Amino acid sequence: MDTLDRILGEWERERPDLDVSALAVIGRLSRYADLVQARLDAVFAEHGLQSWEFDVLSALRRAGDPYELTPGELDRALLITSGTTTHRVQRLESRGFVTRRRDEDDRRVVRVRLTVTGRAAHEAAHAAHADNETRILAGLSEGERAELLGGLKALGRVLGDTLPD
Amino acid sequence: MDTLDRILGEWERERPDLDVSALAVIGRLSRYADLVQARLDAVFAEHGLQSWEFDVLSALRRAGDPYELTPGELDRALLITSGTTTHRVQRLESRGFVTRRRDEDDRRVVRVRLTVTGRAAHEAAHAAHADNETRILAGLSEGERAELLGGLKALGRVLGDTLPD
DNA sequence: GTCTGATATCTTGATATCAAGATGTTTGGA
DNA sequence: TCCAAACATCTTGATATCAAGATATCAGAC
Repeated sequence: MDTLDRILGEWERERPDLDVSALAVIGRLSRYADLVQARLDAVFAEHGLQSWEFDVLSALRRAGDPYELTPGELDRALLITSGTTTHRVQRLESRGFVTRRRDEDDRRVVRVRLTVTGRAAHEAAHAAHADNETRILAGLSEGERAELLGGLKALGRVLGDTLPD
Repeated sequence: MDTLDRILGEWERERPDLDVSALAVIGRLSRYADLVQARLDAVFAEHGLQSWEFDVLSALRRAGDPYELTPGELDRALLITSGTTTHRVQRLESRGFVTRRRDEDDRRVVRVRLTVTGRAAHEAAHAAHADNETRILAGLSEGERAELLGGLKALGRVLGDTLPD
């Protein structure tokens, strides 16, 4: 018996005609994503970072040397709008974690680059974050974890999350 | 090949020492929760509702006749803070979807009740929403869907989402 | 009966986000 | 060459959210 079982039971009582089987899946998906996020946030906070700050630093770190992306690339990598990217980059710039400069060849473009300080901040948080993720899933059996991963991959497919190649 | 596969590949290139297997699960969980939410939002928008408005109306509808909850009960049902509840209820009250009144026996308590208008708005959106959820999952095979549900239930267990009884 | 602590709700101030549009730059065709 | 359309980024205004604290009410100990 969990939160969704209770909710499904309430619908069963109120609207026995409804098919709530999809809600059983989607309701859990969004609820557990929230609960997991709260656990991740707690570790980021211990390292003085917001979750969104870590996300931007991670995207730059993953890009590889010279740890540089454009705002547009950040928009697409992080699924956020351009205004949000502007705001995020400004905040990280004010903390000394990234630098911004115009591209010389195409002056519409900006290059956002991780600083040494930013890379260090990411590095410290990243280790704790990876541990945290591992710990969250540690209570799953091998089979349960494979089940969850397989189910999520299938969901990604139906949501259209596939890349060329 | 999907978005997470690409991200995992980037980490493999940059930090081959890291164990990214937990990220493969948790990254997909949060990404797909976001993608699903965007699809749900689109249908709510067709019915002139924000996702959070639908959530409040649903909680009240599920409560059963007389479709009434206190702000504190809404906090807990929706995993939001009390300030957010105040704001949500004000907005729904201004749209005529709920009424607020003091409890006579315990004057600290407020009773938020779904109006006939609010119930109708919920009803219309709910039918489309349920269809939408069913449609999103329609691309999954029977087995994939069972896999996803089983994996999510196990995750809920390790996240502590269990109720008494 | 009267405090004191607990409880329920609301207020305040800060901030992350988005949609829509403004600004500046490049590109391709006439 | 010049202009229009495409493009990249930033700005503006609105709003949903939270944390922390304020306010009002109740319950229990004495």
